[in-house]
Order: sequence, then structure tokens, then C-alpha cells
Amino acid sequence: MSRYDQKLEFILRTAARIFAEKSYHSTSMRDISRATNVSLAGLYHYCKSKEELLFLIQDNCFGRVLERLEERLEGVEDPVTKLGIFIENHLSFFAANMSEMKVLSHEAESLRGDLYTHVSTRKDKYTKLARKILGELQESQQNKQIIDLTVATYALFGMMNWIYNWYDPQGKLRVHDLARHLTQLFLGGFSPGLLPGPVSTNTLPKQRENLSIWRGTAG
Amino acid sequence: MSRYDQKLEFILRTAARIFAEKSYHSTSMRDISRATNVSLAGLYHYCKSKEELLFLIQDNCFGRVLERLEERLEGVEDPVTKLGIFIENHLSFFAANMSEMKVLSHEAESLRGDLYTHVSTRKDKYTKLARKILGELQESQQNKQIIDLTVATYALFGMMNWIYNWYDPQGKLRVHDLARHLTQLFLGGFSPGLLPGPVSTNTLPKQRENLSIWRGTAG
DNA sequence: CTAAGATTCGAACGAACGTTCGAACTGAAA
DNA sequence: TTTCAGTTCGAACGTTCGTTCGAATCTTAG
Repeated sequence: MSRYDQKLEFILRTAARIFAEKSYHSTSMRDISRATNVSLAGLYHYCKSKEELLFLIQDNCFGRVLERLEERLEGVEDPVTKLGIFIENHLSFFAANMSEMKVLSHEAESLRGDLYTHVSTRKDKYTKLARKILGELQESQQNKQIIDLTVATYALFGMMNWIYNWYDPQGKLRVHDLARHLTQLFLGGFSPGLLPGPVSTNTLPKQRENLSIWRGTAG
Repeated sequence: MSRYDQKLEFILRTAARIFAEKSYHSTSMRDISRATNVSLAGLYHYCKSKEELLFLIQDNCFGRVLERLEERLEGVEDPVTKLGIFIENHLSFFAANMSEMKVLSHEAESLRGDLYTHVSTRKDKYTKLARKILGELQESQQNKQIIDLTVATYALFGMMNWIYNWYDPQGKLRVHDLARHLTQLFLGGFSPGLLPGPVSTNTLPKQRENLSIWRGTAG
């Protein structure tokens, strides 16, 4: 690994940390310059723009997650095992690279043009892989079609990606236990056996309500 | 409702839409001026700063969600029903005010100082209410302590709040059905009856791996 | 050593930012 | 009509932004 690559990686790591702390758009190149002890102009020897920094972080991130996932899924047939691997892979990467993964989740729309398209395509591939696993899982059961596949897929990603809002990898809860809990929650639910029957019909508003956030105007 | 209040609300609505589209920090007061047809200086007759705009959006948002939730929860005892109401309330507000709720979820850390504290306190109250409901639900069952309460709470919020990344209120899937699916998924799981047993032990990496996003360096 | 490329940076660029200020306009009360 | 508070805005402020450029410094092959 060349000196150039090492320093670029150091810059990307640092940029990811700051992007995660104060968001991409309110981080200045001067912030990154200060944190890396590389002069403002010097940064542009390692990237052609601030946006490329964000792109490189996101692209590296996705590349590694996908790469490792495909390795781990090789030869596995059982859908339940597949899902377990998927969740474990996603969360352990997340926990080991909180800044980068937060940037990946939170700054999805901060890229524009080709860079955005490139990352979105990868993201789509990743999402579809998850959806496929859930589809296989559903097929392998008797009770089919209970829960919409799209809803389930995004619910899974929501559960997993939301952790950047609360999870502390240094805290008491280990990543592996977190993955176990979320897998169990997703597969078996929070209170298996309970039917949410009365919820779905009795508690609905009986008439049209004003659901607007703002007082006194129609929603 | 005075003319002043009406115009302020119009500005807040518009600002929320733009904040949701291109994020708070990359939206300029000039963008809001252009979209509202209020001059740049004119905006400052209705707010004292750009940050106050964000605060007013978030605070109004939370106020209404909490207010309506407390109304609907009044007198309800059954934890399952409570949870159903909570999810339905959250999601229907989300769907009816996608921009504002996206801003609330996505720009949580964009406020600073007292404004941040104020919104955070409200958010905390809301989170604790959800946690309390889940606690009661867990108490009312035999199988206790299966899933960590903190994990479950944040998983629920992750599932719900993530919808700003994919859900289209104008699309085929109705909010009520979305709420039903998510409630069912959370309570009963995606495939109730399946034990994720083999996942938790067999598929773990047998040795320490490099989990870093970056190639060639230690994680 | 010398030469040549790779790396670094101080200084500056034009553009865009949030905010302010005083003047102009408006509408209703007197 | 006069008055005055409420509302609007053009113009400008000081600051910070991403980026560039030419020169200086460092590294290494010959």
C-alpha cells in the first residue's frame, strides 16, 4: 500500500468522522484540513472535490459490506440462516465503522449526478438481495402473504440502520447480541402469539380528522 | 387565526418541504424566499433566524403528534391496543406530513443549544412513552426478557421512521395497511414459529476478522 | 551530486451565505 | 385626511465557502 493510498485513507477516515458528527453539508474543507493537519490546498492532491470525498467513503463502505456478505453467503441454502448472516454482517460492519455507515445511511441524497447514481445502484442491489432472502423465507412457509414483502424489507433496514441514532459499540450491548435480538424480533416478533386483531379495526378514527401538523387548517 | 399566523404557517410549510428535499444545511434563506415569494428580508419579519424556522417546524410537529396521541390513548388499558394506537398515530401523522416528519427525523442534530435541548426533551418523553408501552406488553406475557426492551424500542422507531426513505403516501399502499403490517411484524414477527437458533451460533466468524471498511489496514 | 516527479501549502479567487437596516408601502382607526 | 403600527423589500454588510495556482519542498532514480 503506497504512501499516497495510506494518506488518502487517513483523510477519508477523518472526513467520515466529521461528516458523521456534523453532517456533510455543514462540514467545510477547512474542518477536514484542520483535523487531518493537511493544508486546505493539500487535500486537493488526494481528491478532486469535497463531493468525491463523500463518494469515496460511501463507495468503499458498500464495496466492503457487499464483498464480505457474498463471501459469507456462499454455499448457504437455508433462508433463515441466510437472513441471520445478512443481519449479522450488516450490523457488525455498522458497529465497526459507525461513522462511515452513518454517512452511508444519513447522507444518501447528498451526492448528485453520476456519483449518486453509482451509489444508488449498489444500494439497490443490496436491497434486492435482502428482499430476495425474505422472499425465499416466505416461500418456505405455510403462512404466506401475511406481511407485504416490500414493507418487511424496508422495516428490516429501518431497524438495522436506525442504530446510528442510539447504539454505542463501546457500550454494554455487544454487536452479536444486538444482531441476535434484531433477528429474533424480525423473525418471531416482539410478542409472538399475540394477535393485533382489535388494533386494526377498533382504534381507527371514526371520521375524517385534521392530521396536519399545523393548527387550524385543513390537512 | 391572524394574517400573520397564516403567513408564518405558509412559510413553515414551504421551508419544511425544501428542508426535506435538500436538507437543512444546504437550503439557503434565498431558496425559501424564492419558493414563498417573500423577499429575503421579509422572511425575518416572521422568524429571527433560519435555525428558528427549523425549530418551529420540529416543535409544532412534535406538539401535534404528542397531543393527538394522548387524546387517543386516554382510557385505554390493554397494552396491545395501546401499541396499535401508538403505531397508527405515528404513521398516519408521518404520512400526512411527510416533509415535516422527515425534517423531524433527519435533522434531529441540526439544532444547537437551547433549541436542541427543547426538542430533545420532547423526543425523549415520546420515546419513553413507547418504551413504557412495550414494557407493559412484556409484563403481560409469560415469555419475558426474550428481547431487550431498549433494542425493541429503537427497532420500532427505526421501522417507523425509516419510511421517509421509501414510502409514498400517494402510492398503492394505504397508511392504515402500512400500520397494520408494521404492527403485525413487530408483535408477531415476519415468520412466527421459526427459531433463529442456528443463526446465532453457527454462522459467526470463527476468528477475528478485519471488519474495517478500508482495505489492508487493521480494523 | 543532479534532475524530475511527487507532494505540500500560503494566498487568493469569485460566489454564496445569514443577517441587518432604513426606507417604502399598506390598511385601518381616529 | 392624518396617523401610526404592521408589513415589505432593495441593497448592502461581513463572513465563510469550495476551489485554484504557482512556488516551495521533499523523495528518489540515475
